[in-house]
Amino acid sequence: MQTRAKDRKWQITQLGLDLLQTRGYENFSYQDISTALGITKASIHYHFPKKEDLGVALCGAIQDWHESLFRKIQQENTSNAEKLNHYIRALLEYAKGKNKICPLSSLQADVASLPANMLPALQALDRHELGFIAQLLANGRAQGEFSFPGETSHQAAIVVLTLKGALQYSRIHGSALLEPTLDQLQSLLIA
Amino acid sequence: MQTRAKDRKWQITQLGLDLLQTRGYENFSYQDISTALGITKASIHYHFPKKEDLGVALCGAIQDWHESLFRKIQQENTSNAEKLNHYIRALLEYAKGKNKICPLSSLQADVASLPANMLPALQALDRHELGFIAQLLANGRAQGEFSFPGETSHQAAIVVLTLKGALQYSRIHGSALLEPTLDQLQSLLIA
DNA sequence: GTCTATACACCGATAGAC
DNA sequence: GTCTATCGGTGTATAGAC
Repeated sequence: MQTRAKDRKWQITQLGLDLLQTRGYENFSYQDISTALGITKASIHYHFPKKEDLGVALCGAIQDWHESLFRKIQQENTSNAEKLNHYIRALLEYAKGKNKICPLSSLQADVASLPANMLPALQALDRHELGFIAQLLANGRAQGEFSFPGETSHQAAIVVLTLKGALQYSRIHGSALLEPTLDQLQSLLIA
Repeated sequence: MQTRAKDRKWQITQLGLDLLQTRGYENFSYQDISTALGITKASIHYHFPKKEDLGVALCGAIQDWHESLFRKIQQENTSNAEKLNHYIRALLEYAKGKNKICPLSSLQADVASLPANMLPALQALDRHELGFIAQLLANGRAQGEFSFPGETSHQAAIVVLTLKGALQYSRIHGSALLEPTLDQLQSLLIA
């Protein structure tokens, strides 16, 4: 059984996610991973022959995280406002530690140098996330819980983009503006 | 007189700005600039001995752009809503052409690998921009033109972060969501 | 100012022993 | 699965001729 291989692959993926969120895809190297794990670059290439392969695996890990989180949120018996807050807290938790941002924001920033394989995956992840939040807002508005003008997809864009932007902004300027801005963001949805 | 040197330096700076907005600071090289200008890498090093020097110059160019734009907006005899729209249009214009984003967003994404000299400049630019928008919103609200809850600085953060995020998002998914999201953003400010 | 030539570090990637 | 060794390419940067 290849549980050990799976563990190693998992280790590399987790470390890759961390580096993606801190340095960006083009700015971390196999060397970074190998020294952190105490093995050589060649060993990393055994598990992920090309960096592109690791990149695709990172997209898959993000997708797994999305699916797990979204399923959990949908199943819980709470208001849509609480569901939205759950999503926000989960993303903040995912970027916890120091100087991490949303992995999708990171990939977006490097899109010009990204391997071609990764673009469709990135697009699908973005759409999936935005669609989920739009559905949350639509449900909340239909039940009189939320009140905002315009289409839900545009309001969802404001929520998601502000959240991820605030995370990125906090990395430069500290977290003083993070929580109050997110509170403000949610207060804009209340009737 | 060194007008020719100044022109060359200006050319390099403009090209550097373009590359910053498309590829990011760590993902463009002196080679990119030299081939585009038809000179050698060594010539670029004559004008900007270290890439860090070019990076600082890029921050200065962004600052010049900010100061010029903000002065122009403040001097015009228009409503605060029109002033805000002027700022939004100016940033969209600055990222016009293909696959460009706000240069500050780009620098933020690369902050982990950025030369130490550039960080204070980046912080000052961010604060200057956010402060300007916050002042616009404060004036508009004092005059009954805008209506929104909470502090102006937090609302300004929502405006700026959504705008820049939408620009980045458009590069991946096309511009279909850009204009309606910005419309929605401004409609949230109306009483 | 711009050139040729080069130094040095790091990158992704591969071959082959163990 | 991990290692040593190495390759080719590219990055920033410098020396010195013109």
